[in-house]
Amino acid sequence: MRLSDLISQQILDMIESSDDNIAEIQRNEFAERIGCVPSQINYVLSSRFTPEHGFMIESRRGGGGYIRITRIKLSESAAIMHIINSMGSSIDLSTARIIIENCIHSNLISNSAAKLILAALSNNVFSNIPPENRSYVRAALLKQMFLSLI
Amino acid sequence: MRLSDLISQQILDMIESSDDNIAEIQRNEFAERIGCVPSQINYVLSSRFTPEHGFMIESRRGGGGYIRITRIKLSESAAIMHIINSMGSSIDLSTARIIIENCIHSNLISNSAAKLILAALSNNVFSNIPPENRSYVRAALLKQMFLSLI
DNA sequence: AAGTCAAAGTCAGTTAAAGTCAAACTTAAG
DNA sequence: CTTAAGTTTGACTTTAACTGACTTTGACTT
Repeated sequence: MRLSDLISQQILDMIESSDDNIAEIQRNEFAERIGCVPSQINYVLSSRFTPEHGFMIESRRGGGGYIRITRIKLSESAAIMHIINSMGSSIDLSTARIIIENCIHSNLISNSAAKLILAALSNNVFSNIPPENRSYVRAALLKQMFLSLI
Repeated sequence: MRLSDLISQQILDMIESSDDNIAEIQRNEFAERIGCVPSQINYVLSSRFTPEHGFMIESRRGGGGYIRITRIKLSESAAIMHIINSMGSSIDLSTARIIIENCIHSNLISNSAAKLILAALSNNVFSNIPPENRSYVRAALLKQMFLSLI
């Protein structure tokens, strides 16, 4: 396994196991643990943890310095959260369709995700649900699925 | 036997003996083993492992680089149909989870698709559904979503 | 305020891959 | 026997990974 893979794996793990999408390291100490030169860390950060990849880097030099890597789920998650929050506790199918359409259009969700979501909302799924509950189940489904995209 | 035949034979063998239809080689090392110049590998790949032939190529240069040849199987949709047909009209959550796990494992569905499906099946979607109907709705949901992947 | 030390940052250079391309060679078809 | 397509080769290019010497910054001490 390549050094850089190992390094990025470790960072990703840290981010994963944090609950705020942040990994904070001390460069020298971290490099020592991995067994590489410190500048290798910079290489990995600049090649794989760029804003385009959805990460933000902050750092501080000098005594007690650190490097903090934050995964930013851009505004995407914010946008999705907004959609979820603006939905009421019930929703009809055509409104749901419009929301999904909009999401595709604004690139918030992929085509295949949209297909999956629409499939889940399709009428023949709902036959075993009391008619008066259907729009509530639909809303719950939609919210839950959107939530999984964050 | 021609060099290029030998090379494609070896690659095919690797794919055959893998369980995920993937052969991964290091070009220089592989060429050495065969006894040809490295660029010969490229020739074979570009002439016999094209998308039209049902293959996908990924690669990476630089230290620790590789070439990965994946055979795309058209049986995917068939496999999904099979799963759908083998499901009864009702299903419990843990069984559904296992099915999804298996699909991820055999590369039938992507991780994000799995997340979406699992979200749709999550318990708090079902609170407005009479308990005795839940496993029927779950099965319908699952089937419908799988169907959308074909 | 000056000096020292403990960080992180930069950059140019080396090595290890894979990619490209055109020229040379081989083979099958006409 | 020619010709065209397919194959093989090697020189050159590009990309990615990695290293180490040197620079900059910040905190702490005197």
